[in-house]
Order: sequence, then C-alpha cells, then structure tokens
Amino acid sequence: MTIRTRFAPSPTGMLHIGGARTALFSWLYARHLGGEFLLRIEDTDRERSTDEATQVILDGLRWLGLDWDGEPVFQAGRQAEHVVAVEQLLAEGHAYRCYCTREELDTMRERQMANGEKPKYDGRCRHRSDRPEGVPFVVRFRSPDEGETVVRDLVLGDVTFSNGELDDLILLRSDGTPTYNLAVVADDAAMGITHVIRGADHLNNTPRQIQLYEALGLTPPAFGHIPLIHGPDGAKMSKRHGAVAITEYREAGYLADAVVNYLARLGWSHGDEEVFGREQLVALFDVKDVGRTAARFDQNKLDWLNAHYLRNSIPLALVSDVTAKLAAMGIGVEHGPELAEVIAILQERSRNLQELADGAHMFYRAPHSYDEKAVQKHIKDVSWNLLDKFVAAARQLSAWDAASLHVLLQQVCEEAGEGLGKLAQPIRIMLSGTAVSPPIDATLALLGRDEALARIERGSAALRQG
RNA sequence: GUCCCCAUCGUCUAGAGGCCUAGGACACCGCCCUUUCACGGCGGCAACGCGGGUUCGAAUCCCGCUGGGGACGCCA
Repeated sequence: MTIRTRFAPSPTGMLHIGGARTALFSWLYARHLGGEFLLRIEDTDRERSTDEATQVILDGLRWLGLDWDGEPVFQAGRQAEHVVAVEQLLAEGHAYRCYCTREELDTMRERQMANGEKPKYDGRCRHRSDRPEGVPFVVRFRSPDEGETVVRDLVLGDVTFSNGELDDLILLRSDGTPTYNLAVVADDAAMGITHVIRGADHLNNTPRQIQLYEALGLTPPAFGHIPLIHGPDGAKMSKRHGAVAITEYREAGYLADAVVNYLARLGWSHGDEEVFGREQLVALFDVKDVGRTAARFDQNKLDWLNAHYLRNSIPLALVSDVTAKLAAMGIGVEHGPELAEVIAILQERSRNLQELADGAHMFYRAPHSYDEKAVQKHIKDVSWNLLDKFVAAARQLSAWDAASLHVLLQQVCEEAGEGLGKLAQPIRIMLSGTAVSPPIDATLALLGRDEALARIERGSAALRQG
C-alpha cells in the first residue's frame, strides 16, 4: 500500500511557523516512505477564507520546498459529497435532526460549566421523531455513549477516551453546510489518506473522527499527532513572540534550508546531529524519533543554523536575493565590485541576508559620515604619517589585489615601527565610516584603487583638521 | 471546571534498568587565533520537578502530587 499523507490548512490567515512544521513532518513522513503528500485547502468557512491566504500558504510551502502531489483539493468544492455522507448517516440512524436553538445551547453550556462539568450537548433531541415545519435544525452525530475509543497514535502511543465524554457533534449546520469533523473524515477517506500527521491540538478531535469513520463503514487512517510549538515563554505561539508567519522569516533574510532544518529539529532528533540537509531529512526521518514534548521556539538556534547555511552557500546562489535586499535600501550594484565577490567576503560574518546586505552597503556607497567613537579611538597623530605613506605607495602599487595590499600595509607599519592596527583602523573608518568591515586588504582590493584612495583622501580631508 | 497530552542543563535534545561522574547543540562566560567584525580552536557554567513504590541496581518501569500545555463552537 502506498503511503499517502496530507496537509490541510484553512486559508484564514498566514502560514505560520507551527503549520509549516506540521506540513514538514507530514511531507517528510510521506517522502521518507516513498509515498505521496497531498494538499487540501479547508475553505469551508466562507466568511474568513480568502484567495490571498491560499496563495500565501502555497507560496510558503513552495519556498520551503515542500512539494505536494497533484492539485490542491478545495474542500468547499466537495460539499455535495459531504451532504451525501450525512444523508447516509441519517438513513442508518447514526445521525439525527436537532432543533435546539443557540440560546438553549448557551444556557446548557453555562449551567454545565457552573457545575464543574465538561460542557457538552445533552442529546435532548436524540429521540425526537417530529419534524416541525419551518423550524431550523442541524444534523448531529449519534455518538456511542458506552465503551471507549482508542487512538493508536504514531507518536503518542495509545490514547483512550471514554465514549461518554464525547457528545453528539454537529455534522450539518442549520444552513445545510457541513462542519469540520465530517468534512475532514469524508475528504481524507475520498483522497485515500493513509496517515494523518497533524498538530497535537487535534488529538481531541480524533476519537470523534474515528467514530465517524466507523459509522460510515470506513477504515480510519493511522494518526500521528505532533506536539505543538510554543513561544519562548512556554505559551502558544502568537504575534507577541515576534514573527509567526513563515513569510516574515523569508523577508527577514532567512534561508529556506535553515528554517526547514530548524523546524525539523524541533521535536525530532537523530542522535547528536544538528545539521540536516533536505535529502538527509528525507532519508533519516522516522516518526519513532519524534518526541512527545512541546518545544519552545528558540530564535538563537535558528540564527545559528541560518548563519551556518549562509556561510556554506555558493555566493552566486545568493546574488539575486542580496540584490533585492540592496534595492530595497535604494542601492544599485551596477557600479562597484562584483556582488558575488562581496558576498563571498561577507557571508561568514552575517547571520542572515539582511545583515549581509547591510554589510554590502559600503561597497556601493561611500560613507557620508564617520562614527565619532571610532574616530576618537583610532585616529591618532601617528595615523597621518602612516596614511600618507600608505597612500603614496598605494598609488604606485603594481597589482591592486588583496595579497599585494597586505604586503604593502605590513611594510608601511613595519618601517614606522607600528602595529598593523594603527593603519588598518583609520583606513577602515575612511572606507566604511565605521570601525568594522571585512579584512582591510580585501576591502581595499574590492573597492578598487580609485574609489579606495578617493575615500581615504576625502576622509583625511574631513578628519585631519579635527 | 472537565477530558486529554507532556515533564533531562536557560533552550533544542541524547538516553529505551547497570555503558551516566547524565552526552551533544544553541545561548552565556573565559582563553587562543587576529588589523576590526566574524569564522575557527580549546575550556567553563549548567539538568534528570517532588514523594512513594518495583528492583541487587532507576533519568529510564508503576502510582500519587506538583507544574506546564491542549481541547471543550452551527471555527477549522
């Protein structure tokens, strides 16, 4: 039997970090076993579902490289089949019409809560046989009240619910539209889903769904509930924890491989290893290695992984992303050093693409001011002598490359009996405006002789009188 | 409140009765490398929630407690 999993988001918002991880695990499960991974958009809530949200979710999955098989299934388009399933249940006595009003239900709930009971429908319409004309009704599932339902969970093990805990859930609303649990069961069955890998927040729905499968004469799929991701404070992930939408990470300059690696390691592990490429994850993933405890989101570790992937990237592969980031800052890269070379020198000193772009800034824009603290600390009287000597020699330098510049820098300092820092730091300030930059010889080389010397001259003119 | 799940360093985790003086990674703190910032190297700090069992022996098994989380909708 071919394994078939699915990811079933509702397009009512963004693809958030938790959903992305659920999708990842479901995808990994299928891919590892050579199975299929399908996508179903649960858009039955017409009020809140939007095409934009659907697009954002698809884009997010594509960005993460979670490819799905076939076309996405839109749940709203399957209503007719859902209704057929409900009619079958009705005909076989597994469902009944309920004429209770919302007010009735509300007071029932309040009373139960006040009595310290678990709020649930009391089944008062179960044996009602009349069908009052013109009175709106919903269709409820007649759930068994004896015995228990066991969820044989792939990650949690057996979880037992006593059937008495489960009330008669609504299958069809009074407007005739199907509700979540019914639609999920009907669709998973129709799509031939063999394994449902989803968030642990669905664990409580599972016994109800198993009962529905049974009532419909269907075999339930296998279930695996992945523990949730919590914010740094242990509570559910939300906006106040910073970025939750996967797109925000893309915009902030994170690499898809890093995000995937991080998300995979949140709840899944393989010995002492931390870094896993996509293929490796597919090869190694096994649900039995998925932990049962909720994990907290740790920005530091994501940053570390991102930095890792960033410095191991081929510079050329980063060019278009960095170009876009620079463009967003109003900087073009047509004039100036080759961007790939700038990236090569910056990638190990950046944690994300934005930092990389920030670092690249100076190669395409001369400083418009000089950091005061840096100037005070590094520009001394001795600097001018060294600077003058360096500039004079640099004009004559036959080869303008990092190696030659390195030799020259050292010569000038040695002859003056000064440390390299006495010369390197002033130059750095004049080139970048700050005391931080890539190695000074490489920076000079990249900038080119004309631009580099021009910046030093301008810097000298601006700083010498002070 | 009721039901369900969970419980090892600050965080992610390894650990499936003796291999544990509890390992790795991130973060943090030192030191080294060094022209700055990084990278890299070396070292350090730091955990089995509590109480009972079971066993010759428990982080590992059982029970209770405590603590966290999730679910209780004509949302999905």
